[in-house]
Amino acid sequence: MSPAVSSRWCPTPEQLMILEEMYRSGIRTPNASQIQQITAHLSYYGRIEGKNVFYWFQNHKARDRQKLRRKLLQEQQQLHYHQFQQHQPNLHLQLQYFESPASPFQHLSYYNSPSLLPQGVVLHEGAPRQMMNYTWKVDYPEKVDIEKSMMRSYDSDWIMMVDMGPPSPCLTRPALETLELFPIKATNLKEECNNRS
Amino acid sequence: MSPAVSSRWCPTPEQLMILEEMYRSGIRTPNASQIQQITAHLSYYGRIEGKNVFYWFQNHKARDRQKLRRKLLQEQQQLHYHQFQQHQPNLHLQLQYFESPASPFQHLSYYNSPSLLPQGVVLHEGAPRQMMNYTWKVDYPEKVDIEKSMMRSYDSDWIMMVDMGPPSPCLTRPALETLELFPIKATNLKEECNNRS
DNA sequence: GCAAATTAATGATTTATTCAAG
DNA sequence: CTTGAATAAATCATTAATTTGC
Repeated sequence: MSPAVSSRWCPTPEQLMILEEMYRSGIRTPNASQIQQITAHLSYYGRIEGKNVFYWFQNHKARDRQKLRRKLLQEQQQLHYHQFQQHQPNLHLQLQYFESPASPFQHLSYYNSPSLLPQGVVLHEGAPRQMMNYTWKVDYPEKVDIEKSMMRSYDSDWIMMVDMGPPSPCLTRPALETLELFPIKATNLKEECNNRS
Repeated sequence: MSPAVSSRWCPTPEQLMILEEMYRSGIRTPNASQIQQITAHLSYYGRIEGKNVFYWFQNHKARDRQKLRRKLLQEQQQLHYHQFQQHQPNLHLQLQYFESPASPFQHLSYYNSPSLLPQGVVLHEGAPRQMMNYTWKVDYPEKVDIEKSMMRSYDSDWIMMVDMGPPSPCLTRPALETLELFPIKATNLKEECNNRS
């Protein structure tokens, strides 16, 4: 029981800031390529993996929605409470979610440039995590080491990641030219009310 | 609108048979390594990708649960109907799901052998799918083309795939040696009954 | 002040739902 | 109607905030 280092990714302020900026810019569900890029970019500020980026957006989006939902619901109740039964049809249920308003990307546009047919990305695997720790030889059948020339016809873009085991010492890069840090908008207005336990 | 070939994976009988056998053997949520292996194996019988395997297990597990749920619910109702209010406490709610009974793997054991530290798997990327079709240069920052030696310390095991496009002509291979099949065991049904439309 | 004890956030997984090809 | 594919919701688990007793 000496985890030495944290078992889960802990975003640095810079990484967080950038991610949030991207989110604000409209990015919600980055695809594999985007994730790779973002990961590459953010890895400069500290250890990070594609799945971290993937999960971050998933969670952020979900919790954002959740927050909105709650807020609206609350407002609804307010109305019900104060103005007595003066309810809008069914506004309180199901709000529409829109990926990106219009073209809010702006300075983040470089994350959205047309595909340059990225060769390939090397993924590494290791010991499985959960239930089975088997692993057979991972020599890929002749089918896989196809070339880019072939790749192109494929417009693939999956991702797929799975966690693994022992984390290595956190080598959070120091440097980074002084990003002025402004009040990291991490304002999570705890506005919830599910009292657990 | 002439996709030339099907837009989605269409499992060959052999692939399906093998997948089902694995499922019966207890495999439910294969990890990245396993998926890679299974994919490799099945690719012999026709075109297939990791995500197909991933999704297959996801869907199969879910629909299996769903089926059971429905059945139980139905039985419950039967009871209610016929035997009049003679209900078991709350049996109809929340039954436990267990991944693999004990060691039901048996002849499928080769899919569960201990990790051999698979070098790496080459993933390819291509044109994004949905909302943004940008793609910048995918030259990975010096951080990524690390060697396996280093890899190990990383606790990754993600996989990250994303769909692809035009499937190549289905080259269904024949054969496959008769796998014996035995009973399922998995369950997990939570409770359902949402009759849609 | 300072830890142990609680509680709130949030990273990581799993499960349910939805969409659409066939 | 079945089922591959994709997304969203729910849940689990660990870390950071914070509260509290000394």
